Amino acid sequence: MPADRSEFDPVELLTHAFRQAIASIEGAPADADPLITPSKRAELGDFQSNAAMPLAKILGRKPREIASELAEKVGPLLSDLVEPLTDADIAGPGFINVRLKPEALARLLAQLDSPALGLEAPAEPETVVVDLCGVNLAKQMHVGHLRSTVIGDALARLFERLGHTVIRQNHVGDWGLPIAMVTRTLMEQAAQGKLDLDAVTLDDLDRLYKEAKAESTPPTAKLKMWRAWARHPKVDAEFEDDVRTLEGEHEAAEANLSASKQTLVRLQNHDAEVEAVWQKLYDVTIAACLDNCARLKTRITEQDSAGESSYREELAPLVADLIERGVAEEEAGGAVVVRVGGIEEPCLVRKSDGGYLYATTDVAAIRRRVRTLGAHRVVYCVDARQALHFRQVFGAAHKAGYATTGAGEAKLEHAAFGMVLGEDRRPFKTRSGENIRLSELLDEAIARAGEKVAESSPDTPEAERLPIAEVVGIAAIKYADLSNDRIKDYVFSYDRMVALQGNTGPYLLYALARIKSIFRKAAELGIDTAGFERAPLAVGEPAEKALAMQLLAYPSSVRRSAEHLEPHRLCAYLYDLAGAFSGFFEHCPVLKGEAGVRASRLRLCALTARVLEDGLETLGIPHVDRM
RNA sequence: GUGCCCGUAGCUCAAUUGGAUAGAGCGCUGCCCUCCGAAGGCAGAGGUUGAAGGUUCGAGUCCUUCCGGGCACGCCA
Repeated sequence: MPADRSEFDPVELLTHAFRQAIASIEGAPADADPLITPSKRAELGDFQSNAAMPLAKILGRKPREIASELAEKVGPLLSDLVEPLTDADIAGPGFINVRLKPEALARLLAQLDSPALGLEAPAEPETVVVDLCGVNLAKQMHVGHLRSTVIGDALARLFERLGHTVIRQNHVGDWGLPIAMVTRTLMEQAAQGKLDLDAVTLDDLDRLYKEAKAESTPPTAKLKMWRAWARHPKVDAEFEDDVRTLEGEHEAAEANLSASKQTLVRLQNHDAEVEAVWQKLYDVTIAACLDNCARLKTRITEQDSAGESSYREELAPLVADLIERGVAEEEAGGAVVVRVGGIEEPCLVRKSDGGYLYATTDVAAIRRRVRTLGAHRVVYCVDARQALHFRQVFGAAHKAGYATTGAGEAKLEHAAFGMVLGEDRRPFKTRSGENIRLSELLDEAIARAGEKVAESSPDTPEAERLPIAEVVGIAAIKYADLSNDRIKDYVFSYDRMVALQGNTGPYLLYALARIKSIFRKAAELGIDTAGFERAPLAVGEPAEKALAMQLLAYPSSVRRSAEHLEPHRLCAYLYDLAGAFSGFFEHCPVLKGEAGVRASRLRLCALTARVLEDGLETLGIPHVDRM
């Protein structure tokens, strides 16, 4: 057991002692888990070990008898940490309840009160690549990107907080026929003087994208239907014009498509003229994306962009390598697939026309991330509908040996997330079925937060309220996204997310602001707070103890959240911490007590504030001192 | 058709991956501001965890079969 952990974390300390005690039981396996958890019910104890029941099964003995022996053996190992164990502490089938000594609790808390807050950097940091954001050229960001960006950045921050090396990768959709279509349309319109290339906006591009797609989609099915109808002589005459129009559209679409394909070929061949226009598309899109990322207070920067286009030269050699080594097979029609054990559908990496697909690019990305970037772990924060795709791609990469490092196989994980739904439980869109722009979503959240701030702090001048509203709005929208179980769909509601009560971002910010307010008040009243940072801690009141216990759980909460790739666990922790603080605030006056109590409580407040801030920053949620 | 995900209080969500009496918030019923921020706290009502079996000391959690909802299933990304 590393010394740094055992210093303050009661679960670690108890686990260590119980493990030793278990080892001294006749016939017990050396690696048995002591199963230490905090008690759900404070009246039973602070922590419990559930080790006796599984041991009883292995040893063929009665669980309560084992619990009794365990309690007896562990007692001497824990004499300075917990109250003496008696038979009364063995309950139910064989739960062992332990209660921390008050002085031990204070001691552990003092140890937690360090710059690292109990989260020391690991001796050997891992490199973690987090795939996030995933914007597409010429498209406005919308709710789908919100989750990938916010959850992805939170996961990245969780690993950073644990001391690992994190590389964010924005796998920009910047390649392929659709992009070539917009590029072509943009070139045409610029040539016709309809658009100024230097003044083009993402709105223009978004519009062009839709136009280009419509213009290049031949109405084949519709035309077939009309032609079938038109065989009847009477109908023929009547609808002749319509069929002719459709035929014309069809022809035009085919021509557009063919022109786009040529544009793609020119792009692939680094044609300077086409590439310059493509670059324009790229710059405009990425600028808008980074702007949203900045507003969302993420750590995603330009350096993190690694678009599909950056893999273009690697695809042909990659597929050749796969074929050569027998990892992939070429089918009769010329398509190339990788068959992965346990998955029915093969992974297609080359089309019969010789073109490559997004699976090819994703395999190439894994290879680069593991081999060049040195990833021990690659986490994909991508929507759940792509689950099969990633199973295929991960399988193909493993089979090809592209995920193999000197230390073994890199962990490839899909941190899948569910959809954002409207209050009607259907995908969150406008009434007309359009995607809602991410930037508008942020504007609205900030506006609603502004109303709340104005309501509750009417005395604050507007100039001060605006930056507060910005932070509260962003915190609200991010917390709403992060606090739900990632895999599930969730219902988006402005009213609920900016609410100041309940499990919301603003509630956490409020708790923090209240703590800060105590220190402001102390200064205002001229109360001497000098030296409270190292004051002896006294944890006597139940509310104080509840807060202390919650604070001690911080490091394990962060670790668990990262381990499971589930930010909502840390959210729940922080919400409970804010609740524990509110209880403390209500029942334990800080500034009114005598000097000793006051210093101890001030220290508790300061520690709570630091844990709250640290937790919020670990999730990427901005906060304010006053709201 | 096959596969994956989800189903928990009226509503929105948790439940430390198999632990004791399934917890919060909103809404509802009561209290608590001469008191550090009431954006708060305390108490109450509200549940056959979609259904039925199974596994075991113990199941919201695991296995099987259904029911209901969502999504995905090679030449788009």
